[in-house]
Order: sequence, then structure tokens, then C-alpha cells
Amino acid sequence: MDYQPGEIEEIWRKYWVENEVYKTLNDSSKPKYYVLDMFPYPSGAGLHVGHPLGYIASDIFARYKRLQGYNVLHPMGYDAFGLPAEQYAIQTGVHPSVSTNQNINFYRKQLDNLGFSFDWDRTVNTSDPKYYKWTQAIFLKLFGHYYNNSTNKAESIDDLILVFQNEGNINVHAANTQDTVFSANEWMNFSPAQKDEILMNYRLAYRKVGFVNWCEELGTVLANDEVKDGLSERGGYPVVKKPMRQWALRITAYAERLLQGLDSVDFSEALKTQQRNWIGKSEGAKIFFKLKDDEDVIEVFTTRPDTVFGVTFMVLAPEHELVSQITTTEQKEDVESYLAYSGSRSERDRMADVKSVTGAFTGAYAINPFNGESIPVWIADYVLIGYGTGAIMAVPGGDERDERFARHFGIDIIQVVDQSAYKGASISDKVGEMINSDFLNGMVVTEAIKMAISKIEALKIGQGKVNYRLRDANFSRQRYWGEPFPIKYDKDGVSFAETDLPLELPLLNNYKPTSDGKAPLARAADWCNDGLYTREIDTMPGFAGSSWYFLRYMDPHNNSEPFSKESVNYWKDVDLYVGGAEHAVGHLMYSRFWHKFMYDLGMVPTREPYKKLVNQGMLQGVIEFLYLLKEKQGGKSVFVSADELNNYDGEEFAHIPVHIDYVTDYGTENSYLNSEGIEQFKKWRPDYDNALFITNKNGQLITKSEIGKISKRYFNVVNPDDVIREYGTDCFRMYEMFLGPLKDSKPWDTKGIVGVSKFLRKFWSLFYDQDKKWLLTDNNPSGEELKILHTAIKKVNQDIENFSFNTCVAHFMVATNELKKIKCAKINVLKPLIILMAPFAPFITEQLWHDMGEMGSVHNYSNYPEHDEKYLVEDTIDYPVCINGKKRAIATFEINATKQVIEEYALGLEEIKKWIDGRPVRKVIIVPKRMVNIVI
RNA sequence: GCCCGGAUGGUGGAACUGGUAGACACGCAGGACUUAAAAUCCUGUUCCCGUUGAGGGAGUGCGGGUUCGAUUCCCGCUCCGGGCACCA
Repeated sequence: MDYQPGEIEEIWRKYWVENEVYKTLNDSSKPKYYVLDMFPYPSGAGLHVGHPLGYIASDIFARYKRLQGYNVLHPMGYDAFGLPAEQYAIQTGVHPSVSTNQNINFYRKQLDNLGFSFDWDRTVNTSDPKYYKWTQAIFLKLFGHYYNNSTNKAESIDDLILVFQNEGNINVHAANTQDTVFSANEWMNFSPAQKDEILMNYRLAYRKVGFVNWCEELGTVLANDEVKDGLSERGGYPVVKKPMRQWALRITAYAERLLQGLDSVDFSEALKTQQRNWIGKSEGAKIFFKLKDDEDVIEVFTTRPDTVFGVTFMVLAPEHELVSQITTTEQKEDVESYLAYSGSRSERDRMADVKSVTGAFTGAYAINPFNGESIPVWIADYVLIGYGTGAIMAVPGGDERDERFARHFGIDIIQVVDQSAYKGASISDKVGEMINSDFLNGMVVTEAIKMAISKIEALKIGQGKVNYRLRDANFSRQRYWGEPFPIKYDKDGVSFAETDLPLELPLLNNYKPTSDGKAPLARAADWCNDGLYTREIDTMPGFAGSSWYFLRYMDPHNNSEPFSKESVNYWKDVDLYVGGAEHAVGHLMYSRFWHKFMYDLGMVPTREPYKKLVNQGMLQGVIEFLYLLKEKQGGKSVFVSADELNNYDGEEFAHIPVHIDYVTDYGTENSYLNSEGIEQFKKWRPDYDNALFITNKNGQLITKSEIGKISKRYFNVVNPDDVIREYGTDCFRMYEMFLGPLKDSKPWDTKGIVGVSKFLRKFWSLFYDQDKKWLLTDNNPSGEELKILHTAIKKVNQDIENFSFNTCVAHFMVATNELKKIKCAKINVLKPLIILMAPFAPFITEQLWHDMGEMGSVHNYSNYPEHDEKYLVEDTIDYPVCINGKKRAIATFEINATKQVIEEYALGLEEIKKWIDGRPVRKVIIVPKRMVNIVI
């Protein structure tokens, strides 16, 4: 007997292509279901075993939904703009589109190997001008709209201009960057450049000078979520704050809707919390503090306006615009040296040391509007220019950081909240009773906050305000390999939309920034300047193309619009989105924002793009290290077996990663290099050709195993193609699912795969006997067989609905073992189910199962078997009987089906009573499970 | 520091809304087949005591609690993983 997955799978692959089995149509009477994967960036390294994890899960679900009679959209594409292709181009001169296309072809080959049911006819590539034409078009829509806070939606900037012409901006309630009031008359007299500047304050895609994350090494600006610990996420280079003129998207206009929308979607609570924190809504008030010797006022935001009587100083961020203006001559030196100090501190330094207290006194005083007290104004970098107003009223009696600051610099501290009645409460808990606070005295905090705000508003010194931590998204990159902005400027710098789309990237032969620090596109001189206009030379960031790609799949070949109304009205939104949790605040926020914008424009019918999101965990790898003595001995490198290290007390060792192929029993405690492995290692690393290897008494060089990333630099990459060659696609897919719960991170370990391989062979042997004779018959299945089938249907159903694919595999194994036990040879009852997990498993057979009759129906996806409770009949079930909590005996009852269990218990009660031997029964508790409880 | 998760055999992991803990698989041990090995198949496998056969006791990170009954619920810890981090 012989199960040859390779042959079988090849036949099916061909069949799928020739018959366009997975082609999905937009017009169907069936209900729609949209299963989406996060599309990959096609890197040069190809796929490793970790990548397909989520794709396999979503593929199972897509197949499941097809069998249930849905018209399923299940596409795949490529997020193809990005830094690696550009860096590769800088190194090799190969144009990014060339290397990207090579990588895409390689990815496609690998993906095809995995048996997915993608409709490849719908694939997208974000770097294809046919695609980014529409990314640019949507950008222009953002550019051409502003956010009207009165109607709570995006509206045309042309309408806003009309308002300006008629009445200025006095009545305009719009999301904007800067408040400057002007009249209709003033508007009419502004120059085109001034108008352009003002409109930029309102546009949803706009230009502004702001502090950005500048990475010198990469020569570009990075988004906040591309910076980790003050270093660039890609490459790990230092990132500094730098003022630059940049494009940005006004995502803050949608902050409240992005927050509210979370209540209507099915994401994990953890992920929703992450997004909520990122949006960071806080309610409070803005208050204006007059300065003692200056016309200007300091605007602060606080969540605790009730503590205003406890303000003993104010702090401005070092970058605050008033700093130089208000600093007195005596304090000038202090302030300037502090500015020099804080300016020299990188983001990273500041984060590394949050404990140390630094700051400088400006010499200026502000006036507390509530009690007229003079309060000193300081600067310190614990106040951030990017949050709130970049200035705070400091209440050392309440806020921990303010208190540290006050103690350090000897500033007064006034207690204003009495929390003695609330044990363990912190000031942020907003509990306690107001003291030392004039008219607020005796109030509880929540009440005092309300009272303070109404007083502030009555005095016209501020107002209640909701503040968000969310920042506008920086949308400029000084790179080549991204979407060019369809924007041009006239000689006065007035911006115009470029409507002839796509605006294609010009060809370059050098992709580096210019010597004077301009973005690479500046090298295409003709492209940048046509005599009348100059072009924008920044390009869009990676999240541009990925913010709407799922909509393009609905109508991928449309040349006149990004997607047709009919297609989006049919497919509507993504029912299931599967991908990694690392995109929790980046891609997911941006695409939700774009979607809401498009909803405002009537382009899409739903408020949210993704109904349900499932995060798959990371597949980790095993990293194997050798111990290398840091100091050579006698001019030779020395490797020491892990169990011989105690002979080298006081010596220091380096950890040298070794290719896992050379290691015996890799991933276990006792993994080691044998003599052959050592030879392979030497051949692989000729620099260690004459090294000494101190092995243990068994001649083994024990290695150190760690769980970590799968990565080329740890030499632990396992290519799915290799696994598939050995075990087949079905086996690979099932094993990946069998490894553990989808959302958990877990290490890849090839060893266990033989269990799944055995299962598939066993399953195969339900079709054939030892002489490879066909066993399947058309006879009706027996009751016993039907019971196994319907139990399996029930379990598998539940498993898939719960995304519990590891138990799903287990339940297939149970069913197969049972069928094997009863030597079921009449019909392969698992046939319709198994293709969910193992799409090739219906196995090629005698005349293709009567010339595709049987198999055809399976692949037409129209017959998911309903589970039928009546086949699960039990003859008798033994129930333990519990008396006063002590298990006493087994009573046997006949039951029919789960729903009737309780009645059956009732019937059996007389039996129990008899059995209890005449003792009075006080209470009988019937649990519709397994136990009968009797209290005497 | 704050916010989320999590802890079950030698290993990965099951256990529905509280109801026979350890499904399924790996590994290991023994056996069958074989001249032999590999492959395959069968049996056993939570731990401890006992063992011819039984049988008994303990047990889901630790300490308490609720309950006839707790891996599951509550309180207090320990450890591990992930995310955020001077957010006023």
C-alpha cells in the first residue's frame, strides 16, 4: 500500500486551474462572504513556515463557507511598495519593480504549493500603476475634502471656500490645524499662496511644518509606529525629532468615530484596548492663564480642572512657541542652556531616563485665574510639545510627576484632594473630596470637575474639552519606491491637484537622496519641473496602498474607478480578516479611517471595513548556538560542548548560531553536533576550519537551544516547499493547524509531523486495502458509521466556528481511528469534511470516482453536510449518583438525545429512591450533564 | 510603572455555560513482522505506594474561599508572555 501525496496533489492542482474552480463571480444569487488575509510584502527571502499559518486558517474557513452555500470572496495580493526593494536597488542598481516582480513570482509559486483557494484573477499589486492610480485618486479626494464637525462628516473643500467667500470662517466648525479668524472680505484679499496656506489647515490631506521622526541613516521620515524605542523599526537606526514640511492625513478628525466604531466590530478585547489607548481619549478642560508681564496667554489642557487651586507652577514644553518671548534676561542663560541640553537628548535618551528631573525657570509668572496668585512658569521636557497644548498647569499635590518636579526645585505643594476615605486610590482614580479649594471645598471630585468647568466657561477663561492622544498621520516619505503624490506647485508654491492619473514614477538610475538632502525623485529633473509647475518629490508611505486594497479585490480590473458601486454593494465589507496582531494600531487604524472617509463620500456602504478580525500568533523557530571561547587558545578558536563548560570557570563564551540542519535532535535539551555535524559546520564556516572542538565523552558537542524568531541570521529558516516535498501539502497544512491554538505563538518543530502523516495514510487506507484494491462502495452507511460521521460533523463544525483548528484536526483523527476500528469499507463518510483541512485528500481514485461525479460535487462546494442529532442516539448511559456530595454508585438510564436528558432523569428518580433504601430524600438536584445529586 | 493575556503529564496541547482531568499527537517502553535495520502495526504510558491480580493515595503555578462537586467562579500572591510608556 502506498499513499503518494505528491502525485495526487499534482493532479488536483491542474484540475483546479483548468476548471477555474476558485473563480468568484460578482453576480450570484448566493449570499456573499468575504474572507481576507493581510497581504504580504514580497521580500526577497521568500516564505518560511511561519507565513502560511494565517493563510491556512482563513482558507479552511473560506472552504467551510463555500460548502455552506456562500459565494466566497477569498483573494490574495501583494503589498509591494517598501524600503527593502529600494535598498536592494541602491546596492545592486536593479530597479525595484524588477526585483519586486521577481519576488512576487517566487511568492506565487510558493503559495500555489500550499493548496489555497484564492481567486488569482483578482490579485492586486500596490506598486502597479493600474492600482496606485486609484491610491492617488483617493488621496486627491482626501486633499479635496475637509471635516465638518457640525455635520460630522467629510465635505468638499469647494463648499468651504464658498463659505469663506460669503462669511469668512467665523461660523465654521471644522477639524483644523490652526485657529485664525478671518472675514469674507479678508479672505477675498488673501493672495493665492495665503489661501492655499489657510486651506491646508482644513484639508484631510494637508501639508504642514511639524516635528517629525527623522532617520538620518534611512534618509527619511518615519511614522510613530515605525519607531521603536527611539530607533527605526527597520534597521534599528537612531531617530530624532526634526521640523519639516510634510504631508499629513487628518486622522484626528475621525478620532471619535474610530473609537465608537470599535463597539460594533468583532475584534479581540486586547486589540480593541490597544486601539482605544492609541486614540487616547481624555475629557477635561482647556484653560487660559494670563501672563503677568506679557499680552500673551498660556493655554493648557487638564483632565482635572477641579485641582486648579493646587496649581503652584506651570510648565511649557521646551519647544513651546512662547518660551523665548517670555524668558527674562536674568533667566536667559539658564533657559538657553536647558534648551541646548534637551535638544541634544534624543527621543531614546529621554525614554531611557524618565526618572531624572530636569527643567529651567523662565523668570515669567502667570496668574491663576481663580485666585489671582502669581505662579512661576518653567520649562521641562517631561511636558511634550505633541500632546495637548504643550503646556500644563502643574498640581504637585495631585500629580506624581509634578510633585517630583516641585520637590526637586523647592516649589510649594498644596493638597487639594482628600483621599483618606479611599484606600489605595491614586489621583487618577478621580475619587476623594476637595479641600483648600474655595468654592469647591467639600465636593467629591467628579462633581467638582463639572463645577469647575462650568465656572471656567462662565468666566470665559476656557471651556470643557475632549482631547485625544491620536496624532495626525505623517504621510510623506523621502523615498523612491512609493506612490508619487499627484500634486504640483506653481512658482508661488500654491498646490494643485494633478488629475492626469496615474502619475507614474519616473525611471532613475540612482535611488539615493541627492547630495543636498532632497528625496530621490529630485534626481528626475524633467519629471519634477515642466517650466510652469514643480512636482512634489516625496512619496507616500507603505500604508497608503494597504489602506483600501480589500476594496479593489471586489472589482480588480476596473479602469474607470477604484471599484464599482455594484461590486461594493454586493460584497459590502470583509466578514473575516485574518492577520498578525502587529498591525493593531498601524494598518488597521489607517484603513478604518480611509473607509470612514469613503463612507462619508458615499463610496462604500458600511461604516467599518472589517466585521471580524482574528489574529494569528507567530510561528517561532529554534535557534541553535555553539559555545565559543572568547579568547583563542594557541591561536585556535575553541568550541566547547555545553556539558563541558564547568571545566572553563571564569572564561567568557560567545554564542555562535549554527545551521539547524547540522544539529542532531535540534530543539531539545540534548541537541548536539556529532562528528559529521562538526565536519559540516567546518565546511560551512571555513573561518573555523582549524578550530578545536571540545566534545563530551560521547563525542557530542552539545548545543544551546533557544526559542526565537525564524530568520536568515539564525540559520533556522524552514522552507514550506521542503516540508511539502517530503510530506505533501495536506500534511503540512494539517500539521500547522495541529501545532496549537491559532492565536498562540509557538515554535515550529518538524518532529511531530509524522503523527499527521500517519493519520493521512490511515485515512487513505480507508479507501484501499493492502493490495491497493478500491474499497469504496455505494452501499448505504450503517448506523454505526452514521454515528461516527455525525459526531464528526458536529465537532468539526464547532471547531471551525471557534477557530479551534488544532482540535479540529484531532477530531478528524478520532473519527478516522473509529472508522478504522469498525473496518468501515462501505463509504468514506469523512469525505465531504476532510477537504476543509486537506483540500487534496479526496484522493484520486478508480476512474476519478466515477469520472468526477463524486469528486466534482465536493469541489462544487454546495453540500456541507448538516449534523443530525438523531444519529447520535445512545442506548444507555451510566450516570454517577452523588449523595451528599459523595459519589456512591452508578445508575443507568436510557436516554435518547441530549434535550431529553432531564425527563429521563425524572423517569429514573423512582429507581434512585428505591436504591437509597428508604432514607428520606430532601432534595434532588438534576444537572443536565452527568451527575444526579441527591441530598438526604 | 500601567493595561491585557497565560501557567494542566517527559513534550505540544484537550476538557462545552462548574460535573469521570489529561482528548489528539509527539516522545518513551514493551511486543509483532524481519537474518538485521528502517518502515509499518499492536499494547502500555499523570505521579507515588502496592502489584500475580487487584487495590489505595495525591494531582491542573502557590495560599485561602464559595459549592454536594472547582482546571473552570471569587480574594490574595509567585512566575512567564505581549502591548503601552513622562498623555497633564
